[in-house]
Amino acid sequence: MIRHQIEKLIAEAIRAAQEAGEIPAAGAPEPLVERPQRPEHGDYASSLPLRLARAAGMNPLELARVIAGRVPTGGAIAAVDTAPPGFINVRLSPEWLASQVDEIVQQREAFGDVALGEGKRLQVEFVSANPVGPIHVGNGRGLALGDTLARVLKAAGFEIQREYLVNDAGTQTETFAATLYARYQQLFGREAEIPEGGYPGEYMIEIAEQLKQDRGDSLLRSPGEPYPPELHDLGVARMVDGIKGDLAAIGVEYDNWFSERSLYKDGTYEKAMALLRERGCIAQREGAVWFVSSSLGEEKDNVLVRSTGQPTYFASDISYHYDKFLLRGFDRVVDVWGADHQGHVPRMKAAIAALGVDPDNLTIIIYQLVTLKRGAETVRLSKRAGEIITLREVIDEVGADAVRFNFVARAADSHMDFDLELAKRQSQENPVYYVQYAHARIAGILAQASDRIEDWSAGDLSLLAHEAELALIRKMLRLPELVEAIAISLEPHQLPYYAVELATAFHDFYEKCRVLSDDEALSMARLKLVSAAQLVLARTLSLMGMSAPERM
RNA sequence: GCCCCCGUAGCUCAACGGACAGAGCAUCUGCCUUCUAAGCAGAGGGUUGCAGGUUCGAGUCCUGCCGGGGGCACCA
Repeated sequence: MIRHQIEKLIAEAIRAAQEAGEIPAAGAPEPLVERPQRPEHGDYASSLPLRLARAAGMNPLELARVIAGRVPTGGAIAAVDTAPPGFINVRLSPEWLASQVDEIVQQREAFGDVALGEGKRLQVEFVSANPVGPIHVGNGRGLALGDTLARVLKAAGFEIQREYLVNDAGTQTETFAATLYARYQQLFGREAEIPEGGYPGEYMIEIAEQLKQDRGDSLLRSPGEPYPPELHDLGVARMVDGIKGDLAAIGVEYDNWFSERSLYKDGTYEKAMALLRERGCIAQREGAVWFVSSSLGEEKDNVLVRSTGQPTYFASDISYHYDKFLLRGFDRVVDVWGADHQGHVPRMKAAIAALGVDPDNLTIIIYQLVTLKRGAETVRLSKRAGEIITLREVIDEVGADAVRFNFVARAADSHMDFDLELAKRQSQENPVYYVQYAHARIAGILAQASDRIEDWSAGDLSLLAHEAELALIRKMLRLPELVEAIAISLEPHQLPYYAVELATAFHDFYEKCRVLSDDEALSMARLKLVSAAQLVLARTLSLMGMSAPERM
């Protein structure tokens, strides 16, 4: 990656200048180079002299000149300049830029990949909504974040597993089952009330009807008796199928569906608790079992097992992470949680550490909750209250690509408003179409070209010298840098912004440079360029899980 | 009360401690006999919530205040 090469050259220039005694020895802070906002500042810039000036006891501009003078030009680098108050500006050579089109065309779908993960096994767990209702709009954010992260991390060289934790062991699915049983009984003409805190949604009736179809009245018990355990399991299985369908509608596929209950069945829970006990992190008090996180710097202790003998969600989650790290041996785990779980983060980290796992190997991404609006009115989301706005409904209205684009475009810690009316109204004016249109336009050009020119692989790239052509190439070359940056920061919202910039660069080129013309040599060079642009657009879209249409 | 997050253009949001704070939507003005006008060119629109501080340099870091969201259970 050219960026790394430039960083290396600057680091070497500093070292050489220090050895020559031109500047005093001092450590160089990272990062070495950045992308300047203004094109006149070159392709890469370094503000290192400004930060080094004090320690070196030198004028920053003078320092910049000394360092810049030791960076060799030629090849990829056309010029290394300095600018007040102490910047070093590096400019890439147009010839080199043009030649990179071949690199992209050769790498094809692999362009954008970077070797960062080194095949380390990394799990991304996201959504994991309780299987008591369909996926709603609010979950869309975690979904877009998690899936996009998984895609980017894979491109960055990690071995990725997407996991969904099915909470099938808690009180929520019991209430769910009780509700389902009530609906089921109603289908046989029995008087049955939905329990307190149950789920009044229509979908429960549908599941009950399916059960009746498949099982007839075999799940019915004498009046007053509780529902059979089988009904719980069948209901949850149905719900999980429904959730899988919701997720498929937006193009998300998990590698693993992990049953919370399996932790209790196969002894994982016991093993995790035994390990905590061994480490002296457990106390018995007031009839309950506590995790003594206060001794680990936490504000207070937390209950693991209630006085009723029921383990808490916290205990369950500890054994779940015990399973991830110690049993399945993931090198890193990324959990994507909504802000309503934010308070759970420090104690989870403490618990991980108590299990002997480096807490840095667990990254918990907290995304702020989505405020759903219908115009000026705020819509309250609740599975228990009447109104649920399902993700499916929004996808049907706005389209899966636009939904994904909108959710992933917001930084996780920004509080976002999702206006249903606006989303529908803007679905035709959505930036996602702007990006896809660029891809479709290229497909149109390539289709026409194939009538006239059979093979443009011999196109002479040195003919690409127009500003718009070079600007497009510059944008394309940023993709690997972006993949690397996102794999480190875990902030995928950069991707949609990049996609728009890339499309802008193409549309601008399209206005200024005609691809198919009488000049056959130039046509061939430009066909190569747009083929490359199409590859990069498609890759960018695919990193966000969006389609790249050939025609619009 | 304590903890976490946010406050940037009319709206929705970007901005790796760096150079003149940027996009989309909305508003206004132009551009289709030539590869897709779902496009392009241009205009207006900002005291980055307020007040201090650190720094060569602050939307970004620190302190206080104001406003909003979330959390502080033997819920998940």
